[in-house]
Amino acid sequence: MPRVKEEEPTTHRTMQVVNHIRSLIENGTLRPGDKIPPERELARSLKISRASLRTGIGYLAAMGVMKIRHGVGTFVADGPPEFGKGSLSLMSALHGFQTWQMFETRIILESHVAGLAAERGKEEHHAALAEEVAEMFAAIESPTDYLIHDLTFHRIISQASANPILAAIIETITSALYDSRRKTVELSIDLRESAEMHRELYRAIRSRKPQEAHNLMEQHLRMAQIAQGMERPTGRKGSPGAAKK
Amino acid sequence: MPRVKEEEPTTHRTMQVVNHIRSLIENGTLRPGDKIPPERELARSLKISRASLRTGIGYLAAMGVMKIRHGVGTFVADGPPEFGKGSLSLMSALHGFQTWQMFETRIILESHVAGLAAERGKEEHHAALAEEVAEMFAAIESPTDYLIHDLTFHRIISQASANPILAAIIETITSALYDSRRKTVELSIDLRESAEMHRELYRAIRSRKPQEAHNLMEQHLRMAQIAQGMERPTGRKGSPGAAKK
DNA sequence: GCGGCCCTTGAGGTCAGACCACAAGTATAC
DNA sequence: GTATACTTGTGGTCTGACCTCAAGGGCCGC
Repeated sequence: MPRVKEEEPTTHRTMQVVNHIRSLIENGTLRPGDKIPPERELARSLKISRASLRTGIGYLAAMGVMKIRHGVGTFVADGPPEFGKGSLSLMSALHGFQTWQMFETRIILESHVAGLAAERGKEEHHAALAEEVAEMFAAIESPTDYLIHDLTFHRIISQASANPILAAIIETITSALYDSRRKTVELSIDLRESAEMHRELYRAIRSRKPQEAHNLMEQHLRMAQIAQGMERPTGRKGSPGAAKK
Repeated sequence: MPRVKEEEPTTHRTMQVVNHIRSLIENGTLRPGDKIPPERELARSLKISRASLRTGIGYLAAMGVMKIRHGVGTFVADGPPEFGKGSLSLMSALHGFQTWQMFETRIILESHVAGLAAERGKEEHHAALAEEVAEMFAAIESPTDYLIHDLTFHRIISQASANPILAAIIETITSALYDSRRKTVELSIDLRESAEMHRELYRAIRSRKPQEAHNLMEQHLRMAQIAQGMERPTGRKGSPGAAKK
C-alpha cells in the first residue's frame, strides 16, 4: 500500500449523501419546499457518481424527507410531516399489524392531541376549526367533500397541539387507514350526527376544556371504528366496559 | 402513437421491486430474517437492471423493512419493528422537532402501553419483566449494564401490550432519544430509586391494575425527563427555567 | 497436528457514460 | 389566437466493468 490515505470515506456513499443533505437542512440552507440542485450537478460537486447520489436521494425519499418529481426536480418535503408513505402498510404485511391496532393507536394519540389542542390552541386554530365545521355542515350531502373537511379538521387539531411529532405519527396512521378504507364502501354513516360531534369537539377546544375534548375525540373515533366494523376482536363479546367509559 | 403498448409499466421500476417484495412478504414466501436472492440474480429474474433493483432495495432498507449487509447478503428485517432508523432524527432537523416533544409523545404512548400491558400481559411477560427487574437491582453499580436491562424492560412491556404498532413507534422514538442522550452525561440519576420504580411498575402490571401501571409509567418517565433537563420550555412568563437550566 | 496467513468465492458498492421518459416553456404553423 | 411541435432541463434506466467486504478453505510454518 504505497499511498497515504488521508481521505476519510465517511462510511458509505449513501450515508455521505444523507449526511450532506442533513447538514444543509440543519444549518438552514435547505428549507421545506426547496429544490435541490440537479443530480448531475450535485453528483459532481460531491465527487461521487450519479448512481450513488441517486441511492442516497432515494433513501431520503423513502423516509419522506425528500419528494422527487420526474422531469421537474427533487425537493425537500413540505406538507404535513409524515413518515414514509407506504412504510406503515409495508410493516403491516411484514409484522402482521392489524387494523384494530391502528385504530387503537390512533385513538390514543388523537384523544391526547385533542386535549393538548384545548390547552395550547391559538386563536388562528380556533378560527380554522370553526371554518371547517361550517364547511362540514355545508357538505353534508356530499360525502366526498365532507371527507376532505373532516380530514382537515383533524389535521388542524394536530397542529394546534403544538407537537409536530404526534401530528406526524397521526398523519402516517391516518393515511394508512385511509388506504384500506377507501377500498371499502363510501362511509355511509350519518354525516349530520358526525358534524354535530365535530362541532362539540370544536367548542370544547375553544373553551379550553382538555378533558372534555379528550373524551369527545375518543368517543368520536370509537364510533368511527365501529361504523367501519374494525373493532378489536375482543375475547368477550359486548365489552360494555370499554364503550361506556 | 404507432405501437401498441401491450406492456403495463406497472409504474416505476422502483415500485415494481417494492411491490414484488411486498407480495412475497404478504403471501408468506418471505419471512423476517430471510435472505433474498443475490442482486444479480434477482435483477435477471425480474427483468430489470441491477441498478434499478438496487434503488428499490435501498428504498425498502430506508423504511427499515430490509437490512443490507455488505459482502453477505440482503435480509428481511427481523428484530423489533421500527420505522427507519434515522428517519426521526432527520425529520427533527427538517421540521424542528424538539426533544421535549419526543418526551411528551413517549410519555403518552408508554403510559398507555403500560396500561394495556396490565390488561393483556401474559405469564411469559410477567416472568420476563420480573427477571429484568432483578437484573436491574443486580446492576445497580454499573450504569451501562443497568441501561441495557432498563431498555429491555420497557421493550417487554411494549410486547405485552399486544399492539406492535405502538411498540414500533415507541421503539423509534426511544432510539432517537437515546442517540441524543448518550452524547451527554452518563445518566447520573439514582439507580436504586429507578429500580424501585420499575419494580412497582412490574407489580402493577402483574396484578392487572391498568390505571396504576399507567400512572406509574407516566410518573417514571416524567422524572426521567426532568433528570435530563428536557422539560418543556413553558411559555408562561415566570419560569426562568429555560434560561437557568 | 495445529494455528495462522492468503487466496478464492460470493455478495454488495461504486463508477462511467449513453440513452430514455417526462414536464414546461417557447417557437412556429395554421 | 390557438394549437401543435421543438427544445431544454431533469429525473429514470441500462450496461458492464471494477472495487470492497466477509467467509471459508487450503497451504505453510512451527
